[in-house]
Amino acid sequence: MEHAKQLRASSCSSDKIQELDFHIQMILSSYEKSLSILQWTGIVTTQTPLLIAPPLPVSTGAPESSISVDENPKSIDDHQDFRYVSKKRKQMPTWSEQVRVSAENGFEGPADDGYSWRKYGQKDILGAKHPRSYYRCTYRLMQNCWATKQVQRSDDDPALFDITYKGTHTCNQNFNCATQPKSPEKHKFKKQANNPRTIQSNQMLANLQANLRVNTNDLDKKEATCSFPFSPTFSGFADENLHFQMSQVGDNLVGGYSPSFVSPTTPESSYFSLPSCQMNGSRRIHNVHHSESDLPDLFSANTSSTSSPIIGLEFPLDHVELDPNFPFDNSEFFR
DNA sequence: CTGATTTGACCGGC
DNA sequence: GCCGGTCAAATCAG
Repeated sequence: MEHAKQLRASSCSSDKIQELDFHIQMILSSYEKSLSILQWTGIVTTQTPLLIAPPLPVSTGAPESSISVDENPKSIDDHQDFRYVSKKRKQMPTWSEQVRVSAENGFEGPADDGYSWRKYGQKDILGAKHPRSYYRCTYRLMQNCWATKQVQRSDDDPALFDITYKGTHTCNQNFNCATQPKSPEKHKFKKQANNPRTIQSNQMLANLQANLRVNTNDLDKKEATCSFPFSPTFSGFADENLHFQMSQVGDNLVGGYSPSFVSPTTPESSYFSLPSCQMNGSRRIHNVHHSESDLPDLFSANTSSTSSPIIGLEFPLDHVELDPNFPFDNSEFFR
């Protein structure tokens, strides 16, 4: 709408052609994203996934359960039937991490992973010394984000926490951040603003904004190139208070999968996912599994917008404010 | 007063 | 019937 308004306000002088073209492209891109969201909320496509990788957090507002491919897809109304949602949640992508916390820091639990969680239950687990805590996204109701996690202290090592994530965040953690109080969990551990990973992610975005330029100097000689500031190694992601280990899951490196990898405050930034990146200093992630039917639809949906002209780099990116919601949803962009 | 946590009850899968 | 996961009323905290 914003771009449409600007388009309407723009004059049609020849020097405005580029600006008009830019707004038109943005509008078209918005249409495509809207169509993608509609697909995710009930209409299933059967396109082949481009990547074997975790689902990318997106701000669709659609519950995770609707993303998964179902043999008999239900209508959107099914979200109102919680029991059915609960069933389908079994199909949510699930992965777990082991987080070690240094006792000298006085932390009573695993560090902030950048997301806002709300505890909704605790349960004594048979055979486990410590109870398991259940968390769901703070923005479940506001943004219909169905990500959950379970935290359980290890029996053998009290400083070790097993964290199981179910579902990916569809929320924008920046949403209403000015008025949204932080959860006590954050108060216990570390303010999100001071989270090194958050800072680094923001720096990465800043770097990207600073360095992501289209080299058009010798456009006639070669294809436009795009300088990319990311180092393939994200050792800086490890919180100094935490000792993370990285493992490989199956045949696929899972860098870019963990929510600790993506910008905590900007889930969309995972759109910059690097299919082959490595994380030397991140958490141990294991048991990555999700319903096999989840990914095809997800990626087909996500890549359905790859034809968006917005990535055509036909306009100067310098003029684009690269905020976390910038629709950089092109997995092929960084190939 | 508002939002988060606690905790017993409830539900569904096995 | 057991057990894990979730709900929701009561309680806590800022």
